[in-house]
Amino acid sequence: MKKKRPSIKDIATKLNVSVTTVSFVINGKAKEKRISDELIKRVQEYIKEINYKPNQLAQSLRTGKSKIIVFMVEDISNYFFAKLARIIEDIAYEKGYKVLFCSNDNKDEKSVELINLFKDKQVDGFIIIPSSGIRSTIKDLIEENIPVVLFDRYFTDLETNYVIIDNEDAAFKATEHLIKNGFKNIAFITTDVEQTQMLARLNGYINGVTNHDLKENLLKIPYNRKSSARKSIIKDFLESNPDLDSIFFATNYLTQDGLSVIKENFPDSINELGLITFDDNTLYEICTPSISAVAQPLNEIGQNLMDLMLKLLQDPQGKLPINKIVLKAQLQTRMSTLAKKGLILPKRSAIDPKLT
Amino acid sequence: MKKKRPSIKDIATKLNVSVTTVSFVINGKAKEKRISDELIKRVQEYIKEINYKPNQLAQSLRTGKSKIIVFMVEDISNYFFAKLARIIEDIAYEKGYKVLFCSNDNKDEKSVELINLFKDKQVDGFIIIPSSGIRSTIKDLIEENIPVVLFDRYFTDLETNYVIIDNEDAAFKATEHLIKNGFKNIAFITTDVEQTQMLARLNGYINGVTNHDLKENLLKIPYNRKSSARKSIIKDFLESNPDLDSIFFATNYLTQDGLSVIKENFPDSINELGLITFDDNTLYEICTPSISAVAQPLNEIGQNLMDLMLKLLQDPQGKLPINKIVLKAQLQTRMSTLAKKGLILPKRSAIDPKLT
DNA sequence: CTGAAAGCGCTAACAA
DNA sequence: TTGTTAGCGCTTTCAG
Repeated sequence: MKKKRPSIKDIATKLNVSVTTVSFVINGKAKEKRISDELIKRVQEYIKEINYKPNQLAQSLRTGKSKIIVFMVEDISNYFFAKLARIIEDIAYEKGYKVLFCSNDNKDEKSVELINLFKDKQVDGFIIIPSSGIRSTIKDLIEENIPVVLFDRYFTDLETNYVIIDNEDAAFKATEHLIKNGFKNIAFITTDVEQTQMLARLNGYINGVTNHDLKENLLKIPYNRKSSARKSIIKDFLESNPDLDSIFFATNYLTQDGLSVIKENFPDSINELGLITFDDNTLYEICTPSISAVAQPLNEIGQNLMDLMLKLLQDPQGKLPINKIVLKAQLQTRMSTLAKKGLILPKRSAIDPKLT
Repeated sequence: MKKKRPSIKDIATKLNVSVTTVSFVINGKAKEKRISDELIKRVQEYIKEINYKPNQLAQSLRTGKSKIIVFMVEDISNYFFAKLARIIEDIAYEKGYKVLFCSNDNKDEKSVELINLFKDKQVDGFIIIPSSGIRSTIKDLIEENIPVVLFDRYFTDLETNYVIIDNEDAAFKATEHLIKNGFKNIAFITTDVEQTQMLARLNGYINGVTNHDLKENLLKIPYNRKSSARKSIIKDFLESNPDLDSIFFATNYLTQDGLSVIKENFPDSINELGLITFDDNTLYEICTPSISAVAQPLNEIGQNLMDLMLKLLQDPQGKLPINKIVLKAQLQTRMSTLAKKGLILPKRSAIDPKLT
């Protein structure tokens, strides 16, 4: 049943020409090589007829190009990365590239393994959210002249192409937004890692509160804890800080944990606490209250990432200057930052009487 | 700078053995080929030393296997697909396969194009959510003996491997759940397509209500409308059906549209309407009220999908019997299906006084 | 036990 | 203007 795919050689034999001629026609070099129009047409017609498609594997082996780029993130199922993946995918396919996605769980070992795996597969380029310990692996990539662009975060001491957002500015503005709405005792719940983007967010928050002579209320949750562990840490924190009137979550999964803790343990507070989070989600709009968020400009990030990557891909000698792109995030203000009273320790069940 | 990767030949020359020997050692066929232990060790050590990695492209060209499987869904950024993607990814990598994700937007043309693209790339297998018009393309794949497994939906008149959930049963149970909680006027908001899974869900709902002598309230939203258009259709529907006391959304994005319409136009109803949706989302838990959902068993789906795919991949002759796997979904009952009063047309703003 | 050599399908330098 | 041919790096048959 399974008829072998025709090869370039089959075509050549059939048409009584050489493979070279066929190859030239296929690759559009016929004109350049001054092959007769008549022959070109004959070959092209035959190709159409049998619906010939070159074997890309062979092509890749020969040219060293695979037309594949890899997109490595922490977790492809995370809303932010999934959305971005889709944007990247669309641009890449349009340009004839395929995208291999992979998740590194922010683990160095896994990242390194994946990168090496893909190097063996001869992928053409890497778009990577680096975990903190793979500086040297990235460096190797660059030295081997393989296109790499980082995003979300980067290594301060390594000259690389990257696309990030101005996290500090965004966090600062979010903090100011809370302050402008009357909140005076703002908690910042973040994760205890040295990633550039998290540090920048922290700085933004700190600048925001100190600028207004307010107190810092910091909760750094150890990295790589499970959701349940994170929740209990948040719960303890809230219980021992009953004077808080608002919370700024530094990343999306902490928001989910936090909201869940509030709903469960401080149900009366959900409408009284100021709440804002990094990374938007369409569902925040339909929460009650709807949740304010710092929205990263997904389309812009994706577009810049791919623009850069495509440029690098086109550049044979790797002699392109390094590009460092910093984009602005956008504040999505919703109901959760308009409330007033602050944390309410549980006593009555006021929010949703029917549901007790 | 860019030093060429060592090839098998380099190793052979260096060690003064033939490439065959090296190849055998690499592929673990040394024993079988009765190569001396001493030689094996020597080769292995050298390979370690120079950190040799075979060129997978060449390997693929030779063996015809690329160790890549493609995972084609409607939209990789959709929560359900993204989560599943992650599960598939983990299993695949563990088994030495990479996964190429792609989104077909449920369009036939795009699907066909992608499939052909990947055939040229010699991918080893396809996991596909088929759009409705690609029956013949899938058939071709099967006839060419390329491993394919469908999921989420399938073609009733085509013998294929697939993994689906029992949509009818799940929808039936969700409907009964609403009825048991006192709802008598249940709307079913779905999309106007002939996909098997959507039809099954519709049937489940219809069986559910007719079983209890209740009235059907059907809203079929034309496919491929934008969110804003869908919302206005939903709004009209609710306005002209003020006697509704509950809504069953047939798929996740309709839920988002619907909730958004309710919040905007019928804010008093959010706690009074029974609400349930197909496809769970972690954020539903923290909505107010938390949203009940029919949860597809993601892990189980992913595991079954990959089990099947790996089996097909191992089966050289394609002589494996067809596998049709039907899994049960799970009802996640939350607050949204415990409420009582039903739709309230706007008059006062009771829910969230501070937010008006 | 080991090696020579053919060939997967394609590109491109070199010949003619 | 077209054809010959040498690889890309690997696997595997067949012969020692």
